[in-house]
Amino acid sequence: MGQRTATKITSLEVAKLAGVSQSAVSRVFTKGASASAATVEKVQKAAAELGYRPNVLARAMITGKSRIIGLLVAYLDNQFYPEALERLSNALQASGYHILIFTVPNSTDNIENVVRDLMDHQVDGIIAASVSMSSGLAELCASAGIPVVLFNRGQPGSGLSAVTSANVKGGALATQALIDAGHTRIAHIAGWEGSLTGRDRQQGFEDAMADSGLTPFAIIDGMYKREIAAASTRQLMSGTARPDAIFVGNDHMAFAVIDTIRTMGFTVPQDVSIIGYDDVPLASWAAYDLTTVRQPVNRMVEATVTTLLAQIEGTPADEGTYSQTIEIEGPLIQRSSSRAPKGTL
Amino acid sequence: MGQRTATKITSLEVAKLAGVSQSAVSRVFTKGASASAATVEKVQKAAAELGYRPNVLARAMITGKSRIIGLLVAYLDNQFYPEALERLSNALQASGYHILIFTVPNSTDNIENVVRDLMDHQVDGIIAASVSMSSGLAELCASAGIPVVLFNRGQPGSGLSAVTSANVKGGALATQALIDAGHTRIAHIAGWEGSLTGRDRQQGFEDAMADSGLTPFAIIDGMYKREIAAASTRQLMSGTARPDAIFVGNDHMAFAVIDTIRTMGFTVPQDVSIIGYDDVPLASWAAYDLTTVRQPVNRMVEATVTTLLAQIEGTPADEGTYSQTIEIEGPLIQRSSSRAPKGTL
DNA sequence: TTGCGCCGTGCATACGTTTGCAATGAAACG
DNA sequence: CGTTTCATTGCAAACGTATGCACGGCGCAA
Repeated sequence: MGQRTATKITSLEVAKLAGVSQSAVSRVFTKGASASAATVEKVQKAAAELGYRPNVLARAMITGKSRIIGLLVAYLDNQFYPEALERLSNALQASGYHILIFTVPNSTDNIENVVRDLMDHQVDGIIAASVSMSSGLAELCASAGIPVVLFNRGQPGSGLSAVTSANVKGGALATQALIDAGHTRIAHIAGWEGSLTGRDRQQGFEDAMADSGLTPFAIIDGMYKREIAAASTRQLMSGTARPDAIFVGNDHMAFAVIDTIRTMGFTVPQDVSIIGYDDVPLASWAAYDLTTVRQPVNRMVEATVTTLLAQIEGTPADEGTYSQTIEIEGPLIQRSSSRAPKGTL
Repeated sequence: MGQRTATKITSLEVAKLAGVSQSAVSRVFTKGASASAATVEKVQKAAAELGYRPNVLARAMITGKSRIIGLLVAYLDNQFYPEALERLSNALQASGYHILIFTVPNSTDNIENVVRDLMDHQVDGIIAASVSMSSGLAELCASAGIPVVLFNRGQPGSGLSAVTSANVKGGALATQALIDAGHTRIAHIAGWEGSLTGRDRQQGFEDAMADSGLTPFAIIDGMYKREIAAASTRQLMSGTARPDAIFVGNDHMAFAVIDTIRTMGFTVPQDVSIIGYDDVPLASWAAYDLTTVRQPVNRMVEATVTTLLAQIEGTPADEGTYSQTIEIEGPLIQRSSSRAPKGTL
């Protein structure tokens, strides 16, 4: 049952107990306001006695700043996102912000409802992870003055800030590693064609192949989905002419590819070399030990938070400088799912 | 740059345009209030024209209900939690609630700060996942009238609601399966001793062993951590007397156990049978194909949301009925990481 | 001593909504 | 036609805080 003292403590009651005005109490709890040492002490004593804490909602309404960041996220089954989420949350908490989660059901059109929902909550900013925003939505946020940062998903002429890894370069890095290992029949199970991330990695793949005078064995859209990647793999490995290496658009699919290949009786990397993209924790586990291009989550998170908070707290004058795409380079992590480059043998 | 129309639209402006009072506008947007068809139409037309949407913060302040649920979560690297998070978010969104995420840094004492932070945000309820709350904190929430539901973590005399799987039974189920397969030297790498979840599963293990007249080969606290589980495995498998089966406290650790065993040159399940607990998606992937006790996430989420919303929206009279522990049974999923029971051979 | 500037404080208002209350009018009933 | 009932609506008071403004007091320089 507990005690019946469910009465909310307001600044007014603290003021009464401390013998000062309500404004004085407010000033004591408002960073940057002026109050004499004597007042501060009296108020803090009274507040402690009553267990008073300022109501964030009321503060948000008056200041117009909720200190809440809306996070739009579609899938959490790709291990990359939980990790990013955890770090984003920690980083934002350290700056006094918090994350309001909005999971986006599959359909693309009702994302608009979700964004409207976000705006209803007066969020100070939006992070969209693995989610594309229509230009209409981008404008909607812009006209409402809500900064948006795309995480791990670029969007060319949207005017939105974006933080990604250097996907073209990364794709080339992975592909070059396969070429250097002596592979010639190299296939690519790409990320979703509808995402810039996927297209860029594919671009890197094609560039690297062309540079070495090789033609892709095959390019298949894996849609960033396990099942599709698995099906694509079965198809690739069923014919008489098989690839001797596959660059996969992300780790999440790469695990499915390896599972499928092994189930079919082939061996990695003896029969096929596999390289992924992301370097999620699971990639380093012995069962897969996946060669992959690392996306430096911590630096991506850092860049995301920095650019977002700059837009939120910065002056409107800086407005023009924000809509930029930040690309962060990551190294290739050579593990045992792919043959080592020839030189190192 | 966009347009300079960053002016917030309030219900007052809609009222002016529609030629009605501000209250009328509010009533149109407040479910359960009365307004004539004519008014509704006028207001909706005006609102659409101006792009008006009610300010959730202001509504929250006046009603005292923020429709926000605080989610306390420690680790997201155990795949069980992202999955639960995603489903919790979806379920709550369907009921018009949203999740404000609070990640808890490692130390146990500063969880108090996080909970205070939560309460400052006027959350309507709290879900604590894989986090224990001191009795002081439980009282704090109770006296503030904020319902708390522990997810996947029970806490005996705390007076808090909790949703878990039937851990004792599940632990026995897993152990019995190993016994039925003919194993006799069965070890247990337990979940964290400080968690009821871990202790219950261990209890089930001990019960089942005793019932068959077997003595545990070893019981080690794995703390729900990969590294500790791996180290424990190395220790177990290094001596001359080795276990022929290990029941591991959760899947997350079980993967580390399997990785370690294989790295040491042993084979699963020929040399050692492994059974985990949770049935996270990864457990069904070919690389591990882990026998495990399923925790029915969807039903656990459903129960969590139901009991939480009942406490939030229910009458204070029902108060007494809430602090209960809901245990949900899950089946053993037999896969290839453990020898099949003898009868089925 | 007088004037000036500044810090600290209280008063009152504003933020954008919900909601009790009373007034209005129409509808229903005898 | 009179009376009651009821739905609809406007007025105004909240919710709990931040903050502009004015005022009092004090220190300091002239």
